[in-house]
Amino acid sequence: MGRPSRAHEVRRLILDGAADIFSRRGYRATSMNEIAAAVGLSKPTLYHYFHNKEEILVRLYEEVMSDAVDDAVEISESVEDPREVLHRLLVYRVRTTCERQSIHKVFFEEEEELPRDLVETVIEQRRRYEDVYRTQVRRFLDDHPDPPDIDVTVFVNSCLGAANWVYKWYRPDGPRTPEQLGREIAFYALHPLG
Amino acid sequence: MGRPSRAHEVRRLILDGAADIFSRRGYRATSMNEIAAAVGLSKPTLYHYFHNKEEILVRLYEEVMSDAVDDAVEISESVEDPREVLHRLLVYRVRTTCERQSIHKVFFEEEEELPRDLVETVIEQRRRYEDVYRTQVRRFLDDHPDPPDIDVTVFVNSCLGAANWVYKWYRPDGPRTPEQLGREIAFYALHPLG
DNA sequence: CCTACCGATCGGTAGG
DNA sequence: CCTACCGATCGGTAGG
Repeated sequence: MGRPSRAHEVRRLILDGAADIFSRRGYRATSMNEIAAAVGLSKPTLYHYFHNKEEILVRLYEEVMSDAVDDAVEISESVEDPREVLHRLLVYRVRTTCERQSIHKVFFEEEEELPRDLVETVIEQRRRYEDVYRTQVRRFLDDHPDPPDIDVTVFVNSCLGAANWVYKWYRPDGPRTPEQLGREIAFYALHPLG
Repeated sequence: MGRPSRAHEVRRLILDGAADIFSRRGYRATSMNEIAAAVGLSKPTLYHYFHNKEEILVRLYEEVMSDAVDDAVEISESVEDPREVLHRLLVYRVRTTCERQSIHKVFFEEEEELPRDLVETVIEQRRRYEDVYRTQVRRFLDDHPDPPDIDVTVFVNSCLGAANWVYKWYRPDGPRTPEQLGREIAFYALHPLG
């Protein structure tokens, strides 16, 4: 059942190759021929694995979304202290974004290329993802005897900006590992909580 | 000399219209006909004011870059206290990004569509802009008797991520003005400085 | 899995 | 001669 079939492997290869080229040249500027060449297939063969170009983009988005939401829910359920949950969420956010930088660049920059119905799914999943953060921030503030004066939504957006922004400046050959970077950014971002 | 000629006004109109459509549909997916229709001109007329589609994008980038660098330098030279400089820089960063959200979305997401030589200019100007921040953070740390343990580059990237990210979530009909949002985000981002 | 090819659309330019 | 503009159409390329 879970055994990766040959077809599944090829699809994986195409998705990774497409994410790489999309991230460097943009979805619209990338031709199906380029993707085919990059993964060593012919253009018609691509159409054996995906109905069209858009479906490739849709699969990339679905992957990023389900991974993010699943992991966020899991982390928030495995730790008690809300501040610790937020810290782990941000470290994980930075680490995943660095480790899969190409697909995240596509995810953050190609939303207008998606079909209407998936745009709504993306918005919905993003809301669910951010709700995990907001819930933890509220828990933290409620537990706190002298809570800092912060607006939950703005604060969460601020934290996520600091974390997600690594997709633009992280360099794998830099001095820090994604994990180190995650801890550092989470440390800065959560400072207003005291 | 500084008097806006008719031609200058039309160019301004085209740039604003193009920024708006580029931000909603993407540069590559936008046709010259769409831009023309949006500003009430014919497509050939567009070519009277700009050599080609790419030049429109280039002008948008040049505008964002020169505004940002000029303002950053001005702010950093008009205030003494480095922490206050950083605060003002971030408030201004958020405010400008919110007030001109479309052009900033284009600026942050269409870099791969630029001609090679301008990409290098963008990288260079970005370095100059971030250098203003890094210089102030270093000044702050040097002046400080008991400086917090922060890495200058990662901290600045974290601050800029928190600020720039508003281009994705700011809504003009929301409860906060760009100025208020800027102060709030700057307040959060600079917390690690104590 | 390839060669061949279509229907559609694009950026850019001609004449006036 | 220049600036400003339009209706029509070009060569080239994209997804499929």
